[in-house]
Formats: sequence, C-alpha cells, structure tokens
Amino acid sequence: MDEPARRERIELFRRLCRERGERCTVQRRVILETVLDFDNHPAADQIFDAVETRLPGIARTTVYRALEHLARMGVITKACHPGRVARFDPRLELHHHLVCLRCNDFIDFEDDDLNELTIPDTSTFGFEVNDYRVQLRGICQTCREKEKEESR
Amino acid sequence: MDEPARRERIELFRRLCRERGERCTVQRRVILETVLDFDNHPAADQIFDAVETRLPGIARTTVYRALEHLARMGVITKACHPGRVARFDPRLELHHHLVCLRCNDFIDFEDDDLNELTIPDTSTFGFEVNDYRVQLRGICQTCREKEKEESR
DNA sequence: TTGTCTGATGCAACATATTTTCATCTAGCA
DNA sequence: TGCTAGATGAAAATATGTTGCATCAGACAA
Repeated sequence: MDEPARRERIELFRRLCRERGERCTVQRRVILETVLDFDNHPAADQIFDAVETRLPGIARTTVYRALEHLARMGVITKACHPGRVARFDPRLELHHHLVCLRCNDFIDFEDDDLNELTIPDTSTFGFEVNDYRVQLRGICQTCREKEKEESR
Repeated sequence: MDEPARRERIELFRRLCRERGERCTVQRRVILETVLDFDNHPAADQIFDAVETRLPGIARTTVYRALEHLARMGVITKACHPGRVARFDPRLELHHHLVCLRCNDFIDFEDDDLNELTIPDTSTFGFEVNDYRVQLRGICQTCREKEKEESR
C-alpha cells in the first residue's frame, strides 16, 4: 500500500477510536501498520511473525484480539475463503477474488463490470449489507500443473 | 434436497468414481447422502454427528477425508466464508451468500441478476474458473439486535 | 502534569478442528 | 476367489484460536 493510503488508514483508525471511545494502543497501531504492508491476505500467524520483529515480546493473543477488533471497527476486513484459518485483507475498497478450491489460496482480481453490480434487496432476511465480493472459483495454475504432473 | 436430485447426485458420484478409478466405499456414499440432507452449510463436525447415527463407529478422520475427497471430485463444494471451520455445501448450482462478518455465519441468497454475470477473462493468472459466488457482506439480524442490546 | 479508572495486554492453560502415522481392511479387478 | 492399491480406524500430534486472570497503560478529569 502506498504511503498516503497507509497514513490515511491509520488516521481513520485514530479517528474511529476517538469517536467510539476505543483505545488507540501502540500494539493495535503497529498491528494495523503491519497488515497494511501485506499486499495479499495474511493469516493471523503470518501477521504475528511480522509484528514480532517490530514489537518484540508481543503476545500472540494480543495479535488475534487486535485483528478481530480492527476488523470489527472496519479498518481492515476479514476475507471469505474456503480455507481453515482466518485471513485478513488490508483492502477496504471493492475488489474481487480468484479462489483456488484445491489449495484454498486466493488472489485479488479487478474487473470494472463486477464493480457495477447493484446490491439486491436483502431486507427479508433482516440483513444489512455493506458491500460485496465476487469469488471466481476454480483451480490455480500451480495446482493444475501439479495435477498434470501426478497423472503422468 | 428432493429425492430425484439426491438420487441423481449419488449416481453422479458413482459415475465419477468409475470413470476416474476411485473407490465408491460405503462410508463415502453415506457421508455424501448425509451432506445432501442438510439444507444449509454444515461443518465437518455436524456432518460427523449425523453420519455416526447411520454408520455407528465410523472414525472422525474418515469423515474429514471423505469430505475433502467429495469436494475434490465435485459432488459437493467447499463454501467460502470468514469463519474458521471448514463448511461444505450440498448445492452445486449457481447461487449466492449473505455473509455476516460478526458471527461468520452465512445463508443462501437467490437473485436472477447475480446469476447472469459473465465470467471475465482470468487467463493472465493461469486460473481456470468453473463458477462463481457473490458474497453480500454485512451484519445479520441477530448480531444487529445483539449490538443494539449491548449499547444500551 | 498527575491521578484515576476502565479496558488492553501478557502469560499460561485450555479448547477446538484438523492432520498424520501406521496397522488393518476392502473395493475393484484379473 | 485371490491380489493389490488405496481406504479406514485408532491414537497421537499439530495448528489455530480462546479464556481467565493479574498487571499495565491510554484517555480523560482535576
């Protein structure tokens, strides 16, 4: 993420904290900064490793709790994917994902048409929808090559 | 799932097994049948509980392995969601999800417009896309009510 | 600047979900 | 019917996330 966007996000975090009476701790700020440095969708564990170099001695628990908290505030998001570990996304703006159903990995995908969808009425479910993601599901190159290899 | 669809799916499983030289074991068949009886997105553990009443003594491991196997064959699918346990979906046909970012639960959502999307070109990523899901992300009724409660 | 108070952190133990290893069994084929 | 590769069952191991509790530190008031 480029520097202006980074700084803006951190400012958003500070502002939301003030507005909602939440605490802007060193740990939360560094954890947020660390997530913003990833350009993919890091798992909590990867984030912990990266945070630890900046804040030696930080507890794993704190990272888990802070990530939930940041997602709940809306300064990062939780990603939806077929894997088994929580993964977080520094990107808030509308974008989509190519999801591999073999290795459960996923990558960002941009498409103007997909950004133009109108969010349908979901009121019958009592659901309040904020945004959406299109997940293009399939098999990634690596997994396809691996399967070709194996079938030989 | 209604009876004809059920039977058809089980037949699909048998056919794919024959074609690909995979084994059609009692366990796999019963596990598939059990998944087809859910109308939501059961976790492996729920599926295990339900399978156990039909095949007492079946190992948990077997259920986990069979579910992966069935998903890989394409007779069920893995669902994409923000939670931390694998969830499976008996439905193969195009449909979408309302995802709650608080409780990580999600429900099916049908919409004709969303079914009409054209899958964009993903060849630059070497990705082979089979289908897609639109995830409408937000907060469900239960979580909204819970938050109102708490803020009082 | 200091004091106070509430919520955050760190630590250790716990909980849950899933995977691995390996001996035994069985579906599918000859 | 017997063979064989691959599937199953059992137990242990691992990976990931959560909880309880004592201590600490932001935020705000004085």
